[in-house]
Amino acid sequence: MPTEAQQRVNCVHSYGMKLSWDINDPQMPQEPAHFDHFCEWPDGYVRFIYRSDEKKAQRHLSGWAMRNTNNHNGHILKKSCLGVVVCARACALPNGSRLQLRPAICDKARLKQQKKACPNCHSALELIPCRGHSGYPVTNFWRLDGNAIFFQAKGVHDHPRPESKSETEARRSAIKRQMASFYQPQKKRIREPEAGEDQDDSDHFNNIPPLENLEEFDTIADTGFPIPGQHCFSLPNSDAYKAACDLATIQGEIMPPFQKYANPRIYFPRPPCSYELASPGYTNSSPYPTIYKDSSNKPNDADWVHLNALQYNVNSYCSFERSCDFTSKQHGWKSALGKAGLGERTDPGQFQAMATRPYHNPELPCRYLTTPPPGAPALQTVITTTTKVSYQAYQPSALKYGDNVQETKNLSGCNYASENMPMSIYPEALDLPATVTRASSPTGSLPLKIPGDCRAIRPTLAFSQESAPSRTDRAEAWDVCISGVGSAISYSDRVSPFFSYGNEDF
DNA sequence: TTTTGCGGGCGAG
DNA sequence: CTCGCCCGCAAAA
Repeated sequence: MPTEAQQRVNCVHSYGMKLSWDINDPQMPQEPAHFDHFCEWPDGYVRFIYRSDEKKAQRHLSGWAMRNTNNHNGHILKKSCLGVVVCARACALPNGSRLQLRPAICDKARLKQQKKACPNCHSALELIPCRGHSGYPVTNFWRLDGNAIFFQAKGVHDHPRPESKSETEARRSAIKRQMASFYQPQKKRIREPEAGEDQDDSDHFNNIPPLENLEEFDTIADTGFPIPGQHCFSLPNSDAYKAACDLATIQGEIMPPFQKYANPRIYFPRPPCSYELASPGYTNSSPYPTIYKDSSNKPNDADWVHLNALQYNVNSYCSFERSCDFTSKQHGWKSALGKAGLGERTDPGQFQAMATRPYHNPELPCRYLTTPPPGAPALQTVITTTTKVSYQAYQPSALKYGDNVQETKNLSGCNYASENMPMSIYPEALDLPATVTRASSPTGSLPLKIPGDCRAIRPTLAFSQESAPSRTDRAEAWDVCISGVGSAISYSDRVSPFFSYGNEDF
């Protein structure tokens, strides 16, 4: 049985979900006895109750790029998700991951941001809008009432996580330091004192080579990635991530770089089956899925790139695990992640579905291992309580809100499953569009703990009541932290250069 | 310069 | 009426 601390870290406990309330209720629960720990990555239809003195809650922070939305209600602050900025060509970074920038909140800054080129391949950047709430951006609501700050999220992010705000800030400050030292060669490099011996790789930004001009710096500073050819990311993956890991730890307030894994920067194209079959209305214009669709039998160059990247990711994941030594750093993570709080989603009226998360051999390409058989049920919102989890290197999930077909998000990041932590999906009875199915996505998995996630997965309709335990039982047995990854994506309405990718220079 | 929050206003449903 | 979203303003970072 997990300790409270574990629950906190794993984000599996939500007092907010234990109470029945809605952000719009005239009267909120008065003087709640318990509060949730701040959750940086709320996902799904979740509710939390924070102490009114919780700084992050006061600032209405979120790992997701949320912008203020006018809801004409002075008592309730509403924010909607901006999605994530990615490379239009979905190029693989040297470390195998993909660019997932945090969209600038300010419209003007965002437009400016989008005009910039991918720091890795110089192709255009693309903003993937969030449409996780019935086709609209996921919305978060904040309400201060008495000694509590009520938080309610609506929708399931259908895109990868962007870089967290703190991560972005940390990176920028690191780059500034780097630049400062670069332009003042007479001065000794400024290093993070606390970095210690790990410094060499922990601050890989220090490896940023001299820039030709400020423009480049600008690009790097904004995107966080050096231009191609530079050795910054030539470090072994483990080192690169360790660096990020250490940096995160040092920063003490940002999520561990897990999200880089948990939140696949590499999209795994949809498996040949599932949603397409399940969703007649699906317009396969998504670049990612397309590649696989067209090359399901014979990997093309792009495929291999993906596969290689996957392997890379998986391997680095392993390396990462080793290098970061989760166990020994547990406390560090905890302190850094103390805010994470996932709740028990025992909201009445909600039903939970479980999705089986197949265990995938990390050594093999997920795609070929996880592709569900053609006859596989499109809906797999079932999660076994003993699922080994999985880090999903690729996020095959795709969400197609338009036709009510949704793919199950990758639950992997939460791997606590391997720790005997049950996983649960909390569907939101309310607000649930006529969702019919949630196709499961194949995932590459690795047993690994990835703390700090707060995810609730919306169920799908296809889930049969019979197959689900009583609500109460579900709540007790399946409470879990669903984390990580996941994102289902629908690129159906976006045109991407990815199509022409297959025969290109990959 | 960007973030954040506020609120007027508009259109769609 | 609600909701999404555009816009500008202003304070703060």
